[in-house]
Amino acid sequence: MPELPEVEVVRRGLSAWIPRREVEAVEVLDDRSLRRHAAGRDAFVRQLTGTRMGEPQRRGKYLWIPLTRPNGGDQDGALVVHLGMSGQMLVDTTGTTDQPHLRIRLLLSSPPEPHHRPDDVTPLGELRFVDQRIFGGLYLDRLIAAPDGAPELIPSTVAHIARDPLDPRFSLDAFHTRLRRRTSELKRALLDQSLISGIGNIYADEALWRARLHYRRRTETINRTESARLIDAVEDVMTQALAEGGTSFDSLYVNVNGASGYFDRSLQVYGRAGQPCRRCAEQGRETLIRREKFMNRSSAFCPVCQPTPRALRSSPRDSMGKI
DNA sequence: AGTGACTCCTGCCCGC
DNA sequence: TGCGGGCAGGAGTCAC
Repeated sequence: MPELPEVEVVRRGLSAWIPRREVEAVEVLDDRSLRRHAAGRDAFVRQLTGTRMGEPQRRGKYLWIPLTRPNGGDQDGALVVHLGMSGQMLVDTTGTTDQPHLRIRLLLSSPPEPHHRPDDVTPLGELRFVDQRIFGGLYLDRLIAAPDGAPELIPSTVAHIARDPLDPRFSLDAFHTRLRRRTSELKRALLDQSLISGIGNIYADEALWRARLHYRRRTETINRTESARLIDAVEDVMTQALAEGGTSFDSLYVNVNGASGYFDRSLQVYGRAGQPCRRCAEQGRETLIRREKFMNRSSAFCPVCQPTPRALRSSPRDSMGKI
């Protein structure tokens, strides 16, 4: 599932190809992928057609492409993309057969002379939104000033999303202060995109394992050292995933399959219930990764490396088998 | 404010 | 083999 690293791979792929191209035509094959565009399909097509695309931006799992009108300045707007569970943005320049779950197709012009890249020999191309489960979607939004006073512009519907750990303006101090003010559980907080963004179920579990913190620790008990350890772990796991995800696309074809490669090799807890904890094994202990139900999804963790908070020890959660 | 329930959706995997 | 149920999950909304 696309979390921050996978979305960043997509952003980089788009950045190499779409800036300065114009949207010549829009074809919507499935209206459900426009669920979040309140004005409806016809308005989406009308408003998007004829715009020129800028440099793709990202915050957390949200991606957007700033748009301008070449013939006269409209207000600042953007095409916002959320990949949801299974969304892909694919660049096609060779007339590839439509993918089974192709939902929206944008026909793009070549970038204008004289500034197009010398290696960019493809005059026309398509940008395709493919999405099996239709949890993702596209919509148009206006750009507003970032709420924290930074100079950047951000879609109005993304303004409530917190800065992500790879954002240069991300602040550990601010995160720690806000985390401590909460009265909740740690993983719940990590998944709250208005506190810290870009983290989903998989990287939450991976980062908690790396930081040796139990997912149900009370947020108000997390000390400064633990916060720093946690953020370091989040940054490390995302940076590593990003590096490995970078192998799944080339300069023209943006293959958004963040799952390939990384998932098999580098995950330590997610999908490993019942298998040995590798950190424990290094120290000569045999501990099995556990999986429990939490927030209507699953949580995987090492019961030894990530000690259960004292208050919870007498009432273990539902185990989800495999152990 | 925090939390649970519900919704959106498809495909896969399981048991019968 | 075929069918039905359960599961997976990001995020918005609503009720308590």
